[in-house]
Amino acid sequence: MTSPVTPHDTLTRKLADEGMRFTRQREVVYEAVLNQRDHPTADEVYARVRSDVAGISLATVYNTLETLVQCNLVKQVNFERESTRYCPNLKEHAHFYDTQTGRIYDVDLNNGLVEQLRENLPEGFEAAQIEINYRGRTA
Amino acid sequence: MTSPVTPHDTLTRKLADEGMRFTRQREVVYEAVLNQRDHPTADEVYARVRSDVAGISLATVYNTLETLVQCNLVKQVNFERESTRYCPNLKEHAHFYDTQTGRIYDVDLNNGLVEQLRENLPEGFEAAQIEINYRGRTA
DNA sequence: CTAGGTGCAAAAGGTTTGCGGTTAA
DNA sequence: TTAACCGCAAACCTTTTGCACCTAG
Repeated sequence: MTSPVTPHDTLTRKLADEGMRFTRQREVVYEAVLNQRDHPTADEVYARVRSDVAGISLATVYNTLETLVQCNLVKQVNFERESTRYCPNLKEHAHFYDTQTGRIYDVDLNNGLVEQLRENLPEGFEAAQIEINYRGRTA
Repeated sequence: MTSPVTPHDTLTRKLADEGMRFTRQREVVYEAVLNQRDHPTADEVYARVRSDVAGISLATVYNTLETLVQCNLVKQVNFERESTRYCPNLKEHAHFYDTQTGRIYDVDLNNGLVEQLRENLPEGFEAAQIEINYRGRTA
């Protein structure tokens, strides 16, 4: 039987791919985003990991999150000019911002929707990424 | 024959609707966004209007742009955490960010696309706005 | 051993605000 | 006349950076 691929393994491998080292800080920050998939800000991640790594600094959290983005382990999510949030969902998906609570939800995209959006572009425009952000309220 | 509705008229009326005054600063800032529809930042607007209103301040430009947003004369456009840009196109449309030049283009939306995006939402999610941002390059 | 990573504090950018003087209505 | 507005400078908030020390490989 094959053993499951742990976040630890994934992290180590992706870091190595980029010629970067495995550190405790990176492990803990990655898990903070991965375990609670609630799109935390850097500040929120900082609050979560302070108990795990005594003395970790906010700057390190910012730098580490940036590292995880480079390694394609998390993605940045921005709404207006609010603090950047971090999302470990790597599938193509949209975000829904609940204007009542400030919470952000992942929204799967129906078949063909992304293709239709791409076809919507005029001649000569080639989109590498398409970002879809809903804002509204939940029942 | 009816005379055309000038930006001046529109501005005066929309300001009055909100109980706000017409001022030279507001007129000039509005025209700076309206005439060159290139999604300027506050800084860029500031650069444009300094020759029109001697002594206008950057803070006033920021405050004025915020006023125009409240009056529904322009909309804010954000890409990542770059400076907020201002768009006088009030029709529902998407934005294309050219990663080569940093320029932003308005993109009209095909019939039914917005409806499909709205239908894509799960039960209980009610979107007030849907934002579509393309990033890529132009031929 | 040593290139890369971390913590700290300071700096950088973008935007907002408090206040005294000015102005549209 | 007077509430709203403006210019200025200082404050604010998020994020980045320089540097001395530390550590994974």
